[in-house]
Parts: sequence; structure tokens; C-alpha cells
Amino acid sequence: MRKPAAQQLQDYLAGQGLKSTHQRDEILAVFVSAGRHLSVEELYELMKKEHPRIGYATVYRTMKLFAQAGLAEELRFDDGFTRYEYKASDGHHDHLICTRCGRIIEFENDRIEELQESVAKKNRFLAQSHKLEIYGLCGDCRGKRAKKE
Amino acid sequence: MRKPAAQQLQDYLAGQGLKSTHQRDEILAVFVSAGRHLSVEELYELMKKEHPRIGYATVYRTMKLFAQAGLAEELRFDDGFTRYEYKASDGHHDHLICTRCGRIIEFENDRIEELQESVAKKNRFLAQSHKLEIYGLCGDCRGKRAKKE
DNA sequence: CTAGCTGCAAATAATTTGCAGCAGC
DNA sequence: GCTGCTGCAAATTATTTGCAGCTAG
Repeated sequence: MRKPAAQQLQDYLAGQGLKSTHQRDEILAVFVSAGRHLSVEELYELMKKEHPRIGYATVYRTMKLFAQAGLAEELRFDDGFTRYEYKASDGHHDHLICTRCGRIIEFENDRIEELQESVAKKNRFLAQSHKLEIYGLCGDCRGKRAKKE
Repeated sequence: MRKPAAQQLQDYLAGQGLKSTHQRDEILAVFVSAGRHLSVEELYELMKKEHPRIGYATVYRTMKLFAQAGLAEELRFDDGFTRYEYKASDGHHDHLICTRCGRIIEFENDRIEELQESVAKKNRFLAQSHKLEIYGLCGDCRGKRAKKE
């Protein structure tokens, strides 16, 4: 059973001698409930609706903090800007990314994980992390595909 | 048998109604002979040695051109800046990246490719491309690992 | 009260673009 | 000669940082 996110944040802050603040709580609430894979800009826009005084920098700083606290994972896809995804306790997963509509689908595949481990070993590498992204067209977009561009 | 890179460039330029220039030829020569995975900055520094008048912008523009011509592939790892790798005709490969020394090792694994294809299919995705990066410590750096940080 | 936090604006860093002169075709 | 290309400097974009006032402990 997973500790609730808010609790996990409080524990982390206390453990590091950092402070619990409104902004941090609110960003966490919005981040967790919004679903996953938010860019900083998207998150900032969502925050502004409820807390217009929030600053862009605070969102950036807070997301970095969440990443350190193990609450969020930093993702960098090929479109140049950073996204964050809420890190559920269930294992690592990778991403399918639709190049047309931007949809992001998660998947897990143990067999691929194992093979990666064996590739690392074969090259005398000690694997620490990895990322696998498959770019393509999602089911919905395949249909619309006939139209040019 | 692969067309030589210089020839491939000329063909592409001619086909697009673009011009063949000193700079393009020289950048290509340096890029191909330097080995792989050059960041724009690294390539720019190499260029300056032989052609001090070269501009940063020209290197950027030219690498984008090479990417379009199919001569180079744009890679974006987690360190924030873009690298280019000479695109040999042999199949797709992925990367092992040492988080300590930055070394990049290429590998191919057909089994992983197949599994990716099947993951895509399972999610009704039409896969177009993918990238797999394994971050960790290379053989050399594992040894030095004992030292703190 | 004191250190850490926030919001703002200014600073960075990687990459892109406008423009005047130059070079292929 | 015309159009595309280059070098330079200025612009852009995502992200970070300095700082004065604010706030949690």
C-alpha cells in the first residue's frame, strides 16, 4: 500500500529540514490529480487558475524538488521541453508517443527490461536507468492518416 | 555497397536545387571522419582548427541539412544538448551512455526491436521510430567507482 | 527571530534568425 | 546576375538565478 503523495512530501521535507508551504502542497495536489506527463508550462497554467499569484520559477523549483523527493520523474522527449510524470510506486514503465496528436501511452514489458540488462552486461555496463520511447501513430490517428500532412 | 557520403550530399543538394559549398563539404568531411556522436559545439571546435572563419550558425544549419539528407541523425540525450551521429547504412542501433565519463556505446538487439513492435501493435500503435538509451557506468568507470562522488 | 521560500525580473544557455555581403550556377 | 549561403550579431526559447520581502518553525 502506497503512502499518499502529500504524506510522502511532508516526510521528505521534514527529513531534509525544508519547509512545508502552501505552494508546494497546492502544486502537488494539482500535479497528482491532473493525470500524468505535464510539461512545466501546462502545470503552470493549471496552477494559475486556482492560484494566480504563483510564479513560473516556483513551479520549476518545486518540480525539481518533487523529482528529488521521488514523487515525480523528469521526462525529456524529442520536442525539447521537460515533462514531469507522477511516480507511482508500481515499477518502471516506458512510453509510446503519438507523433500526430501528442498522446502518451505507458507500457511495461519485463522481457524488454531483461534484455536491456543483458545488453548492459555484455558491454560491461552497470545499468542505472534507461528510457525507451516508441514514436508513431496512435490508434485514433492511424485512421485520420489518409489526409495529406 | 554504400554511396560515399560526399556523393550522397551532392545528390541531395542537386535534387533540391541547393548549392554545393566549401563549408558543407568541409563540415561533412570533419563530421564523418571524426567518429560519431558529436555535439554541435564539439563539431564547431573541430571545424575551427581547419577553418577558423566558420560560423556557429553555419554548423547548426548544415547539420540540420545533413539530417534531412539522411546523412546524420539527431540525438537528444538527457544532458540537454543535441548531438549528431553519422548515419551508416547498417540498421538502427541504440545507445549505452556512461553517466560518469560520458562515453557512448552503440548496440543492436533484434529481439528488443521485435518486442517493441509487438508492444506497439498491442496498443494499436503504428511505430515509426524509437529510441532506447541505457544510462549507467561503463566498464572503466565501474572500477573507479569506490571514490566518493 | 531566522532560515528557507516566493515572485518578480533579469540572467543563462542552446539554438535560431535577420541581414548585408559573398559565392555557386 | 540572381539566388542561395555565410558570418556576425541580435533574437528566441526553455530554464535558472539574484534579490527583497514574506512565512513557517
